[in-house]
Amino acid sequence: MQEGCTVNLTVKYLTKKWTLLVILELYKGKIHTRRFGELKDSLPGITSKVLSARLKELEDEGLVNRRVEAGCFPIKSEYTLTESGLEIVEIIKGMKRWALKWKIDNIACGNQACEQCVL
Amino acid sequence: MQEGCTVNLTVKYLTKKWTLLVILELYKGKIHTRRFGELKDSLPGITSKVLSARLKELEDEGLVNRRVEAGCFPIKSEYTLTESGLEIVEIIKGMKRWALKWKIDNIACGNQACEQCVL
DNA sequence: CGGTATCCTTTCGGATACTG
DNA sequence: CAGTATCCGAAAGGATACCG
Repeated sequence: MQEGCTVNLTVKYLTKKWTLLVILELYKGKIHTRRFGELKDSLPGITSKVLSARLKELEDEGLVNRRVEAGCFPIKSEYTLTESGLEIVEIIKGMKRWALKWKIDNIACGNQACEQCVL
Repeated sequence: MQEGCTVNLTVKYLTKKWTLLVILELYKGKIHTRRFGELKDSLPGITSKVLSARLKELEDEGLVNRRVEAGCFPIKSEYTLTESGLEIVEIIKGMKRWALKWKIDNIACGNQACEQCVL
């Protein structure tokens, strides 16, 4: 595997700060689509700038769909995971399983089961 | 999932530059252990500083074993993947499968099969 | 041989303010 | 409401030199 290889490129955008959280937030809402402000509120501490950047990256990579409600004010936009986005959640779940098997510390979540994670 | 959660912490060190490459380099050599200089040569472009830092992180996280040959000069050190290190390769393989399914670009590798990757 | 130490550049992300 | 623009500090990583 070389630096520019597929896996590496994937990891590159997938592992920026907040990206995983954004994906999981969208995953939680897979029945109903999610709005920008809704996402922002669900991710305490994230700034508009970063959320916007992460969503754009994910959209560019085909993991996220963005739909803007036409001709209404204020603007409404909706985000959903694409098929590939949904599939990558399975990989994140794999990481979670690995982490629970090999790591005992799970401080911030407060519990090993980590129910809040939907994982 | 919150910022300090297990998965997030895992991702955090796993996704630093070079980390994946280092793990896979060790994976390749799973029959014979690997020396520092050997790893450095196998990863063109990496500096001693970064390789050293990555190996230490992985050792701290329990993915890598470091063994120093006692009382010889020049020093000889050997690195191997631990059990958890070997298991995480399976997750990397999952990412690879995902990437090959959803991404068509595989420029640096030159081929979709990506044999050099051992994945 | 297997690293550290130092410096320096680049990148990232936080804070804040602004806009169609 | 859904972002964009600007500025700034922190951190990561590359280059180079050095050491036991």
